[in-house]
Formats: sequence, C-alpha cells, structure tokens
Amino acid sequence: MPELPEVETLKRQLEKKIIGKRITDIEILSKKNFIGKSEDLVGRKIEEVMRFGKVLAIKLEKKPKEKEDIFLNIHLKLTGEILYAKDAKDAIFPETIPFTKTNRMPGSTTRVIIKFSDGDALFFNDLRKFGWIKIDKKPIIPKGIDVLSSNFTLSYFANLIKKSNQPIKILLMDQKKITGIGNIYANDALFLAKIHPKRKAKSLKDDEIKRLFESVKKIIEQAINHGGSSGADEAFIQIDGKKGTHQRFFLVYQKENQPCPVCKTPIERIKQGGRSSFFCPNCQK
DNA sequence: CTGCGGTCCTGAAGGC
DNA sequence: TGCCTTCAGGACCGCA
Repeated sequence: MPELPEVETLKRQLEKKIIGKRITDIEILSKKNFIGKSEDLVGRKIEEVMRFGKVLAIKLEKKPKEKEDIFLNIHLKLTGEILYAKDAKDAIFPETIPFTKTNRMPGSTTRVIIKFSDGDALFFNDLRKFGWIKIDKKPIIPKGIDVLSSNFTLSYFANLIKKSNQPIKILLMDQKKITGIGNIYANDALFLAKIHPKRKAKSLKDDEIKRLFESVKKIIEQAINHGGSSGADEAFIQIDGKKGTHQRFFLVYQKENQPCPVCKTPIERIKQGGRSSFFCPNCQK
C-alpha cells in the first residue's frame, strides 16, 4: 500500500544506511520482480536515494568512462517491503508480520536481496509480487506532480480539478496528474476538507478546492511525521521492520460503521473504481 | 473522455 | 474440520 509518506519514510531511512556502500551481489529469488541485468550493478557504490511519487530511485556511481547514469528503481505496489539488515545472515525483523503470524525474515516473501561489501543487505519482500525493481539509465518518474514538490501549487491543483469530470476521489489518486496519494490519504483528505468522494471534480467551489489542497498537504505531512501508516491492510513497514504510527490517526479510512470523529454519524463505505471509499455522510457534502 | 472490469499474485477471513 | 468465495494496497490495459 505504500503511498507517498511511506515511500518518503523509506527514502529517509535508506539514505542514512546505504549511501556510500558498495554492492557485491544481487540475489534474485523471483525473476518477475526484477527487470534489467543485475550484473550491471555489482561493484558500484550507492550515491543517492531519491523518491518520485511512490517510486524510489537509487542512483549508483558511474564507472570510469561511462557516460550514462544508472539507477535502481523500486515500486512497492501493494505489498512490497524494503528491509535493511546489519547482518544479513541472521536478520530477524520482529514486526514484519503484515500477513502471517510468524517471523519470516529473510523468508518466504523475499524476492530480491542486495548485498553490500560490509555484510549488510537490503531485502525486497513482496507477498503479492506486484512490485518491481527496474534498472534504468534514468529514474522512473511518474507523470503527475509530486505532492511535496514546489510545483504542487493551489493554482495547479485548482486547474486540474476544474477541468475534470472524474469523481474527486478518483482524480486525487490519478498518478498521471498528482503523484503520491493513494487510497488512505485520499479518503482522509476528503474528510478533512468535508467533501464527498463522489463529487464530480469540476463541481468543487474555489473555497472547497482550497480546503482540499490544504487538507492533502496536511495529511501527507502528518503521515510522514508519523513514519507512515501500518494498519490492518497495510503491508508497510520501515527498513528496520518496525511499524509506522499514522494508522492511529486515521480519520475515516477503514472505519466503516465507526462514529465520525466530528459528529458521531457512522462512517459509510462505498466502492469507487474498484476501491473502498470511506466517508461521513453527514460531514462530507 | 468516462467508467467498468479484468489482470498481475498470495493469504486471511468468512460462509456454509 | 474443510472447502469455497471474497477481498485487500497500486497501476495498467482493453472494452463499451
């Protein structure tokens, strides 16, 4: 489920751990999840860790005379995890239990292991195998504007909304327009802005657009400060295997039938684009 | 353009 | 107990 705050959390933790380390080996346990030649990475040092929307892009050093950059791009999709182990041989991560009841690390869902010269390692786990690692000359940058970038302005947001016939919630999650918002934060941002998820985007008034803009930024910022969300359906864990804490602050997401935090009306759940939307029928218009 | 449904894959949970 | 169905976070693709 990782959305922007979760990937940003991983990015910040990763850069503290892996910058300057040299890759000695890459073990691919599931070919489907690794696109490119792993040999191209061996022997290189990690130079930089970047994030574009929900994509992590790790920049590797160039070899002498090489002209093109080389990046290791990662998308975690629904169930991907990135774990960092000090000693790869007996790594155990106590909280890596999103779907099973036993410790399993490195274990049954590990798809790729990246080993460093000091014995440390990165584990790419992915239960459902939707995620990927792609080697490329450039970072894989989604089309939309990143919520944390300076280009994500009220006027950009308003312009997008005013010309869209889509339901506002679907628009919020459209990575070609805005990158980083997934199901959790779309639901909670709409609640905070008091806007019904089914509202047609272009029907929003200026003051509603402004409220939504501020709500999106606020929710994303809070979630980053909480180290991401690791709730019931969220496979997300941090690189040391610990959970984020933002699930404690969910407003309506996954709160079907529970009282609205503002007016106590039971939260409702509907389907939009095959995904669950949660909202307060009283507060959100 | 919209919205729908199917697709990738696995395991937990609920119904009977 | 056991089998069968349903359901999840993300993104894409094809169809009407």
